[in-house]
Amino acid sequence: MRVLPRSFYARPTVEVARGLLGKVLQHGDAHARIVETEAYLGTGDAAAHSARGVTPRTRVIFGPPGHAYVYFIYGMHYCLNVVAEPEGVAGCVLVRAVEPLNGIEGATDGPGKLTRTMRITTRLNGADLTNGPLRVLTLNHEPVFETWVSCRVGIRESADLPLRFYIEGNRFVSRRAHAARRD
DNA sequence: GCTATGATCATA
DNA sequence: ATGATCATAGCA
Repeated sequence: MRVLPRSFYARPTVEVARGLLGKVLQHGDAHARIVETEAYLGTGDAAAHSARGVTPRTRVIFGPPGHAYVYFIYGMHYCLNVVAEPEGVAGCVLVRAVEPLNGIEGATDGPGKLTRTMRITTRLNGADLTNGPLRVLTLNHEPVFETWVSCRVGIRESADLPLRFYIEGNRFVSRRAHAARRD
């Protein structure tokens, strides 16, 4: 198992969202396979936090790729995102569900659940995923799986764009979506 | 400073 | 359907 290089992240957001499926998220002892992601584009995506430019909160989305963007929502939950695109260009991938591999006790089938179970909070906002406490690793032998696409969950703007990716048939995917198809 | 709002989840 | 619960943005 080795750390994903920065070059993996310095690509179009949708490619990173697809590519993250099957990779391993590691925080301390906790290891889990990423099984569901959503792409949030920098430009022309009204649903993205970065849509209205740089603010103290969205700063990291415009920063160098391969870093974590963690925010707090609904007064209760943290959401983990992975920054994509070259530095200066906005774009990030929301990690919506992971499959436990090691050192995990608790639910991981949803963005708020996986951050709680893996103890990810805003303390990790801006953390370097290639060299830090939170990392994304790649298996030497990645399992074979089928990628499916559907619409992003829980947003109003641009709700019909095919920007949600998941491993078909994986039981940790957070919910079945309509209009889903093979990618 | 004040306030509306939300990339969620569990419960009913 | 609703509530838990608070950081952020937008505006004054």
